[in-house]
Amino acid sequence: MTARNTDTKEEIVRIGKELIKLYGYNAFSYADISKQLNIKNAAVHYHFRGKEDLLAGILESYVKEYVLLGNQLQGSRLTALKKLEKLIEKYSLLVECKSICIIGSVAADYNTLPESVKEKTTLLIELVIGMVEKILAEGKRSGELSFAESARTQALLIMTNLAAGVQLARISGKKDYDTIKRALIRQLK
Amino acid sequence: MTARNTDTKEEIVRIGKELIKLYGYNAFSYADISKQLNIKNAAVHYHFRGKEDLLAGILESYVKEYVLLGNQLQGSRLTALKKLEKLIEKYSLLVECKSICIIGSVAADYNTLPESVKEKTTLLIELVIGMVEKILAEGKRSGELSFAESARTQALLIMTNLAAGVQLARISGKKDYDTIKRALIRQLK
DNA sequence: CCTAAAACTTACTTATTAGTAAGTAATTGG
DNA sequence: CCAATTACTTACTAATAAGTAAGTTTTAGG
Repeated sequence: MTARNTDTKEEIVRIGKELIKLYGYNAFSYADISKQLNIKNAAVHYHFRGKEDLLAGILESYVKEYVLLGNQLQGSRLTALKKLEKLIEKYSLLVECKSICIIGSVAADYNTLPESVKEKTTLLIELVIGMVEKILAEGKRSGELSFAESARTQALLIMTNLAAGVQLARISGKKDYDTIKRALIRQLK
Repeated sequence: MTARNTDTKEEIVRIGKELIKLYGYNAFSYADISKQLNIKNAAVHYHFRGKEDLLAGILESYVKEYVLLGNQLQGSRLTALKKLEKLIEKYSLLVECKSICIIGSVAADYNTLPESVKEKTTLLIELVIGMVEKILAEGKRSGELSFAESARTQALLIMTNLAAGVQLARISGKKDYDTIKRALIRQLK
């Protein structure tokens, strides 16, 4: 009767990504997703057998997203600082919609996650940290950026500032996040 | 028949604090607590009518804990750096038992929390940030510490490094956390 | 010693959760 | 046009969640 959707699976992942950043893995249900898509609970189970499979799908989607971002930045002619600002803007968007970074969300629920997905989160983190590390190393080599620590250490410092910064913003507002954001950019110049 | 416990309420809070740091607010139940204390589910409800009352109790306990720590540090003759190292050690303990900072835990679940406790978390954050800010300001005034940013901004940077640092450690191990920890201490000297 | 309050237990309820089995409608390739 | 596959719905189950009402035991104070 009605037209059938060919991309329900991607829609489920899209909504799953939103929900996990808004509420966390343990605080969203298949019902939350199915309601938004006007489908039944079991339809979600058709595309993702269990919740851990959905989480795996969500994490894989983030890996793709960050690989794409990494390639885009790498391929661009932007300065290292501009590249970092692009990443920072991504986090600012999270603040705007009261979401937090996927890594922080997964970290909070980590001890309750099925083993099957734990290593996927390690992969995702390494990807993001590695991307920032690369940009920082380039910027340092070219003399554009200056910082005392190694690129790896500096990447860890920046990413933890951002990840916890968006968490902070959720509770005490975006003022503190903006302070952190400005300090980060100032530090690198 | 058996001897009755006079401090069950405090025990509930103690276990609640452990569970919330290990699994998060939405991933522990009254049953998890009652099992550990060998009491029944309803006994927990006797001491804390609802889960939000328990969360309020947990947060109040943290406020007390940090007020106490703040007073201890303030009253001591430790250098500013030593004071900060005391705080950093507190976070290192979290890493050791696969826990995360209460603030990060609450931040992740924030959008699912009852309104009645949201402002309590704001209070707790302000308390912790304020404590660090004070130590930093003192250290700067006495010439012991040096940093470019304002004490407030530097406190935000340090606390976000620590909070997200312990989250990171949970996923990719303590190596990255230790790197952050050393960088923080180095930066201030 | 007796009474009342405190600290529970027993025995529920209601809601929500993930998950499943079986059936149905639509689409596609042959 | 037919058969198989895809994408679902219907109608469940079992487990777990928070929460409650009513009764019981323990303890402390007068």
